[in-house]
Amino acid sequence: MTNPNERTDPRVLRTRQFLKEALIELMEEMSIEKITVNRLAQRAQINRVTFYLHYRDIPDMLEKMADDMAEEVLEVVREDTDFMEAAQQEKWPMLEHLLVHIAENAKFYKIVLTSRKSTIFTDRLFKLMADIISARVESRVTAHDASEVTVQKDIAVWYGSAALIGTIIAWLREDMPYTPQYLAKQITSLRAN
Amino acid sequence: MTNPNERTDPRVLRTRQFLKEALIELMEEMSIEKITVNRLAQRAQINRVTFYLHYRDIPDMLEKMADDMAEEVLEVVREDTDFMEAAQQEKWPMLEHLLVHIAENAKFYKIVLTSRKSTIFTDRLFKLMADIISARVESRVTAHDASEVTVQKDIAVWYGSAALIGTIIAWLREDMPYTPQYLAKQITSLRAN
DNA sequence: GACTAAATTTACAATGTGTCGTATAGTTTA
DNA sequence: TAAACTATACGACACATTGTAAATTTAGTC
Repeated sequence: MTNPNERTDPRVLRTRQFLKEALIELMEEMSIEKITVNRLAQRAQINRVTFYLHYRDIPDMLEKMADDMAEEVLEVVREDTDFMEAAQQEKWPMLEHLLVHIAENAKFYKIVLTSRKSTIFTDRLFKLMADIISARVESRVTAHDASEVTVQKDIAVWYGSAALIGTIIAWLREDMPYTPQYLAKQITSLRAN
Repeated sequence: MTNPNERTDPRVLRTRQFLKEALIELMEEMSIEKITVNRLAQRAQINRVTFYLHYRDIPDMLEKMADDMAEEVLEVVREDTDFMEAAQQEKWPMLEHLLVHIAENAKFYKIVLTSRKSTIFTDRLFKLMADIISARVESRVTAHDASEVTVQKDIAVWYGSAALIGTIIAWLREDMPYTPQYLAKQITSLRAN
């Protein structure tokens, strides 16, 4: 998993692959709290006990899968990151590459990123804010004068990351009504800070 | 719960209050998947069977609690929303009121909004983006020319809501290192769209 | 083909779930 | 105040899930 030098036994890889596919399938069919090791092993066509040879429990397995995902995304993004440091470009191709990557693996990302668990509270607040901001955008006619306020860096990072991730999640929830290219352009123009 | 006219029996209110407090306590102590009806009833000092007289299961109870939360937030925000429609103010006092309200109930909001369940994947991506955006902010020296792009309304709403909620969550995670007033000002200056 | 590691099989105790009656205590209404 | 109503407690039940521990079979490696 983390060390590709070891663990090359095809049986191990096969079993873990089966488990991952089964988990994704089940996450598509039911909310995570309903997924048991029983069901998972059944779906993966492996013995229940075998599961425990690989993962402590289901949360542990999710964590490992998240690690894998993070690694993959990093690879997609890394090249651009290097570029970024060299040239101070303003088009930020990384974003587009990221969105393309997500679109290519849309089935996976939609399931893992929009799976309802206890995102209930966050979701509720999110919807509330969406309504309010929507209304605000409607009634926005006046111009915004440049109020010179120094923005705390960490706040800007919070704001920017949440906006980016949240936009991607909403985009996936709606089954990607825009192309990655178009969305990237839109997001870039919103990041006007 | 939803209809305050009925369900005035003090026993009902007491029991539900106990259950809610117990659930919050347990959420503080362990991740949600470890919380069982058993433990919950034990902590709430009620019989396990009584739980089922009020909620179908724990996810159901969480949903009801989220409803209550949403209602409360709406009350805090509603006055400002009405104001907003009347006057086209640009200071958006709603945001500050919301943050104050959250700060006043910080214990509750921190627990329910930052509770780790299967937000694992989202969290991972969030962190990744935070790193990247952070690096980008660092190397941002050049000025951003006003590229005239029409922004899709729904995308702007996604972006704005996610940014707002995400910022609040990050703020709670860090135990509110800024005052609601300061954070409101910062967020407002970031919402430059 | 022999050695090694993974997977299966069976079994077990512990815990959790959801749903029964029935008894008891608290609340509301006449 | 008494009667009618309702929520809660209690014990019990069948059933599912969990995590672990053998012993055995299967598959991969050298």
